[in-house]
Amino acid sequence: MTNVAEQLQKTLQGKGLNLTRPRLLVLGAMQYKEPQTMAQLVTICPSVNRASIYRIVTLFEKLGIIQRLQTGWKYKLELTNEFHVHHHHATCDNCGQTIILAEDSILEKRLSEISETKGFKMRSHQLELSGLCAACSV
Amino acid sequence: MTNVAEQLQKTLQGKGLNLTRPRLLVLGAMQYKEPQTMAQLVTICPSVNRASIYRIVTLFEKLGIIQRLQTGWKYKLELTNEFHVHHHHATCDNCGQTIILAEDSILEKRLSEISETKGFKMRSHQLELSGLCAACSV
DNA sequence: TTATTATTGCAAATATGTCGCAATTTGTTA
DNA sequence: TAACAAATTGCGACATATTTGCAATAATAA
Repeated sequence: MTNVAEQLQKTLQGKGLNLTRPRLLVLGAMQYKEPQTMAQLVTICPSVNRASIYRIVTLFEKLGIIQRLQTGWKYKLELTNEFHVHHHHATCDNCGQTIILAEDSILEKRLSEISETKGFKMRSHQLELSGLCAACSV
Repeated sequence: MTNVAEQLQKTLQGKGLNLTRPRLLVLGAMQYKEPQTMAQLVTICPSVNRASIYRIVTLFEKLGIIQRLQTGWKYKLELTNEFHVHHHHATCDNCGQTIILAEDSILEKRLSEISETKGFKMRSHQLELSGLCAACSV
């Protein structure tokens, strides 16, 4: 059993959950360098049912084993800088509400510094926080 | 015609595209404070067909009028910190290269502070920079 | 107004995500 | 190892989201 698999087992056992073959397969599929889409996971794990993959992904997310990244389907839309004012967002994992965070000079300054150390000329950026809003974190 | 509508018309004309009623309506729906979901747009613009809204949104995105935002329930999946290393990305607009940016304590600290002022319990965040890499910015 | 072209509406197809329940697997106990 | 209880999965049906072809409509220019 690989290192990561052992880590998974510990995490599962801590919650009284079992280390099963489908869960191992999905974990294995996550080891590729690139983040995977649902469709890719389904393809990579043909022996695991689609519904099960969704359930496993949901579980892994709750256990903090994986996280979702922006690149496609469920999304919100807003006008870009030219048509609007630049700011950031904090979205509640529970109720889905999006809180607007005003541009922050300390943050922007730090971003510039980090970019410069890499010789990167930043032209724009997108920052998204996720967690629980005031109402949902009670 | 409002200021923003005129701006839209200019953008469209530049590409030989027309300023139509559905496009104006979708633009209007985007003027609300909160970012909108597809479902919300469809509700706000009942006279515009669902398929057309999708097409208009796709067009607006290409024209740089609107942008998609991550909101917690999304797309690609990757292992979290414990099973992987947390980092950010800087992508070069010119050559497409992605630079990995290590986690930065100053940045993380500031994010926590900003969240707290809003009563938001941050659990994770995602940061994407775009601009020019060292090689391309010469 | 008319012709030409761009856009849209409609309806059907495809893709994505969820749910209940029976079948299977896992862990436990003997 | 056998047998049981609980956890987990597969299956199929359902619900929702997104895309596509094509005919109908609206916009532009003459």
